[in-house]
Amino acid sequence: MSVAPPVSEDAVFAPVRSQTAFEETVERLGTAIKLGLLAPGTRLPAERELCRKLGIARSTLRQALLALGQTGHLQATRGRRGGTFVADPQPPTELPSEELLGQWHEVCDSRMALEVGVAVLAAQRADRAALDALDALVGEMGAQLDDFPAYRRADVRFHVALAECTGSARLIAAMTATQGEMTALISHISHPAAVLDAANEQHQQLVRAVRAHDGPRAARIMSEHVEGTTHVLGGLLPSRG
Amino acid sequence: MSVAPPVSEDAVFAPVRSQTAFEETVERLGTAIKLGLLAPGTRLPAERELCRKLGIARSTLRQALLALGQTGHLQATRGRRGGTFVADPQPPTELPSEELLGQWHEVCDSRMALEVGVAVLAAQRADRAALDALDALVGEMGAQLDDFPAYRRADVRFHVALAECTGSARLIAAMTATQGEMTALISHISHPAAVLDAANEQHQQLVRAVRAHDGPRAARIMSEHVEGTTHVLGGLLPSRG
DNA sequence: GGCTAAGGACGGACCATCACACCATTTCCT
DNA sequence: AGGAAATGGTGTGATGGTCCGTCCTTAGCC
Repeated sequence: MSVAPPVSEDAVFAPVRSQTAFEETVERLGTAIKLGLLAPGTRLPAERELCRKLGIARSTLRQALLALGQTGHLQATRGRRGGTFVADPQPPTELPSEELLGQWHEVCDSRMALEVGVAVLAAQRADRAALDALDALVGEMGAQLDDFPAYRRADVRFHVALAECTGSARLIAAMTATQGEMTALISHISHPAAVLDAANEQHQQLVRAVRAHDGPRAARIMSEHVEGTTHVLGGLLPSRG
Repeated sequence: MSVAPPVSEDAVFAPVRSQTAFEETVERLGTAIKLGLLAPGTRLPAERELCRKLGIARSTLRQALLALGQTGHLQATRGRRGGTFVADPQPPTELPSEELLGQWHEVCDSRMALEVGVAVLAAQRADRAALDALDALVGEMGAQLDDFPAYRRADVRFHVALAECTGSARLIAAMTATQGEMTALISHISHPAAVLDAANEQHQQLVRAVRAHDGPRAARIMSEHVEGTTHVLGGLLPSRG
């Protein structure tokens, strides 16, 4: 009955990093803005309402809004018709942090796990309206092969919409976080139209598989899709093996 | 070019919950103990060393150790050969919290995403030693069909070992966390030997697919495996639809 | 002019966390 | 026997994040 003791305890005793409410708020709102989920010009809910939705104190929320204002992502106006708005235009995207660059392989692995699983669940659950929305996004990407920022915004919406097909808040949140990390990694490397076209072809095949409720096929297509991005990154990122 | 605005902003403005270092430490160590990753009798690193590994102050770590001691999961002895030990025997497992019961569907969805993705990556990367360890765990489970706690411990080690095949610390951590939630949900429902046998048959087929580097097949088997657990839960849990 | 809704600013209270020093207990070594 | 060493146990003060309440400022609307 040789009891296997293979589980390494490194994972158990790895550093714990507790995020403060301030940090997590900056992360959440900043990611949504950088991904285009909150389009430039969008008005955020009033501070007194937003802090209630986020479950934090108004002063804490204001710290986050101030930070995002100083980086140029938000802009506030006072007065009766005032509010906090997503800046238009947005500041130029900064280079990915050294920390994120060092983790790019882990990011791609996490993404692989999330996207493939989401594809399986979406194939089980997507309704017609959601499928039509996905098709529309595929069309939008196809028309933006020469404008990477625009293509990428539709790409993000596509993958988040796929997560929304699962109906799981956790998966939606995980997808937005993952897409935020991916955007930081890929926004400063070149994307020839041919590469985007090939990727979008996979999007289209994926929607077909999802529409046919063919989970295994959706999983296969998605894994190849993610692998494509990973290989592109591996080749073009500042070399780290 | 009809710009699609389908992404609901509910996810962006959902409550942020910041975990304190104390809470996260209790969660980490408690999960590892309850899953059997830290076997009864195991000696934890000395406080002064462990707090360094975890990146927290010793007083904070002591709060967590004290809490786990009061719930009967840990036991400390003083003196030169002393230390903090995983209690033997462990206290009886408590019933799942109302909060977790309300989220059981989300837990299963997250698990589906994680496990299927991990299966795909493991099929690409598992080496022979890891595969043999997985086979050993399948054998161990097969010999424990009538002792659910023992079966479950091997089951957890199996799924964590699969995550270790990916080499991704994030995925290993996510797998342990997910298995912890699953254990809390399933440890108080009945598990006929026939059900466990069928599940273990899937384990065996999964290892075969991984050994053959057949990612799509591994994904399909894993999705069916997770779905099986989900259906069992859906049928036996206090009904919530 | 006054009301209203929004952002902006301040101060006090609470608590988690940290760093540090020291105490108590047990075992090992000389 | 006695000291060194390694461990858990205790206490104190400082720091900083978070909350709550209050008030100020701005700008549009009636």
